[in-house]
Amino acid sequence: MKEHLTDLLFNAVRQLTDEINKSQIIIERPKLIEHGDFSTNIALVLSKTLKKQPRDIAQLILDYLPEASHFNKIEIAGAGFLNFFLSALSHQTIINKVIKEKDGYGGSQNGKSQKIQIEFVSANPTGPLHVGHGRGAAIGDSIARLFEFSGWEVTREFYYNDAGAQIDNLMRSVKAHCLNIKPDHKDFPEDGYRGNYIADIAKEYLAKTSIKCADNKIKASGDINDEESIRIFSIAYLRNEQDQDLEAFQTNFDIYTLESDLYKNNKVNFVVDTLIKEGHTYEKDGALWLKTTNFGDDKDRVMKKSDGDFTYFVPDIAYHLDKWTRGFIKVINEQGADHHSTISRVRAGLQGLNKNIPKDWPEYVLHQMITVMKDGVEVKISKRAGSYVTLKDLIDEVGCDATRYFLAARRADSQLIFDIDLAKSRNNDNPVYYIQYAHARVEGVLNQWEGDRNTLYINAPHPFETQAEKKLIKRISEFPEVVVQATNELAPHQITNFLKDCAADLHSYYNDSKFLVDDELTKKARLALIYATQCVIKNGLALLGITAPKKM
RNA sequence: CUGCCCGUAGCUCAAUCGGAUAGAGCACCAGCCUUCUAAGCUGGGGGUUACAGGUUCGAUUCCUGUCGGGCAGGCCA
Repeated sequence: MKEHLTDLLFNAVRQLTDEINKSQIIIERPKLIEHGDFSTNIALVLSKTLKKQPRDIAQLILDYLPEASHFNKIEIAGAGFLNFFLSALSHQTIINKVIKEKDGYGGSQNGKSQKIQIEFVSANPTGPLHVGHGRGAAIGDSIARLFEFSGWEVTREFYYNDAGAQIDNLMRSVKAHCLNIKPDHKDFPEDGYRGNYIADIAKEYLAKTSIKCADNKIKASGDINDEESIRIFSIAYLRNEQDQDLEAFQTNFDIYTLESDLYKNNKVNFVVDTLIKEGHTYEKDGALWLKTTNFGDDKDRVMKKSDGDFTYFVPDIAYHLDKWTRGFIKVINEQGADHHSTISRVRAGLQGLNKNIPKDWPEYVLHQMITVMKDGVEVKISKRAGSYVTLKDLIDEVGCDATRYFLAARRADSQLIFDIDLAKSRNNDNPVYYIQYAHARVEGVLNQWEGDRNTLYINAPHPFETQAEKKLIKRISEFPEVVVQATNELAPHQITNFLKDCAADLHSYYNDSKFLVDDELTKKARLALIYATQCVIKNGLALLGITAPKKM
């Protein structure tokens, strides 16, 4: 429809000037239904080159536009906008299309089955998942669902930093507990983790418990002096716990990659050797440096410390080379904003490998920090201090649907205040119920009708007259465009906004009209409209990983 | 000090490559259930879009500066 309108306008405008290309024709969706289903500002844009009043240009374009059955009215409004109003035939086409495509409505094959990899959460196995990881999970998984819906072949991936200094801290913290040294004791590791969960791990370790981790089963030796065993058990314990939390959050991963494997498989060494060979490194102060300044960084970075260990971003480069080698033309990393300094280093390292990797690959979505409020005061999130808002707590108290909704409902790049009391409330304050309620309400009506939903096509143009009907039809017709934009901008919050608006339109219509009326044609037309709306809401909720209940 | 993100109604947030009267929810006020789910609807009050300039037919959006908040800037991760 939009493309068709663009063509019509392009042909009309070409009668006025040659200095125009198709990309300049912009079709918008007006916010107000009074401004029609589509509008264009092309007359305003052309006013300078044509040296005419915008409204006069709009009239000329209007004169050159052919008769079209899609619209029953085209008008000039405001400063020179052209507004298009859909005809009954178009309304019929839209509603029937939704009902025909059902679960597929809004999706596309734009991705052409190309491979995309989305890495998200990627929490260190040093503690339970907290609300920040939840934000990453909600946003990352929704982005994955958006790309799937748009015809991409998506791989969801979780990267475990199971090597390095923070794992030593974990091991020493657990060991301290095994030796009955508590966090307030002077001998407790200074950089140790102080949460209660550390005591739990120690207890299980001493009890020689077995833990399921990925495909393996890890049995604790219970030997206090076996640091390797403590380390392996602690990681397995926390990974297992994280896996359970993610499952409860309706978030599943296709692949888990371990940092330790990158070392084992010599992928880290390969990257280091290549960078040396390509001449992007130098030695200074007993350390090996990477010339990241060659690629836009403001200073060079240490790759290999004087004690022989690599710095954290080196395995990161190896990991991303691995992603590239696996054939992902598009890679998106969803992380907390505190990781933003790694972007330039990873990209610089990849450039230095001389593998023709694009400069802006991989892409990043960084979400800002979350402030958690409870009873009107801020809850500090600190792993080491032990004060902790876990994702599991939220899911238990608020439910998966509401948690996912709240964490995905806002632009990633703005700081977010998560009000536990609000999210917990199972009443009208909670927008997720508002949307789900719209879905359930339609289900109620369709059940009372008792007809066969597969016969709910509109067979002849039906005059939808009321504002509520026109708004609703316009709304559901916009859904595919919203999906495209949310996908392109990696912005699932646009889906939550859309759903809120769509639910509001449905509720208005519900109060405005009766559906189960005597006149057969009117009844079927109205039922078809709300059924189509229900499909849209269901598809939208699915993109967010939220259930669409039939009864509430 | 330097870089990145943010600043919109009392609160939490939107706003379609720059568009029409800056929109929702919560809170507040007034109405709507013997008829399909009132977890709903209708109406009302509430704004110098942090501030000051600039670009243009038009700026919440782009540019410059100031102020305020967050995050980074370790041979920490």
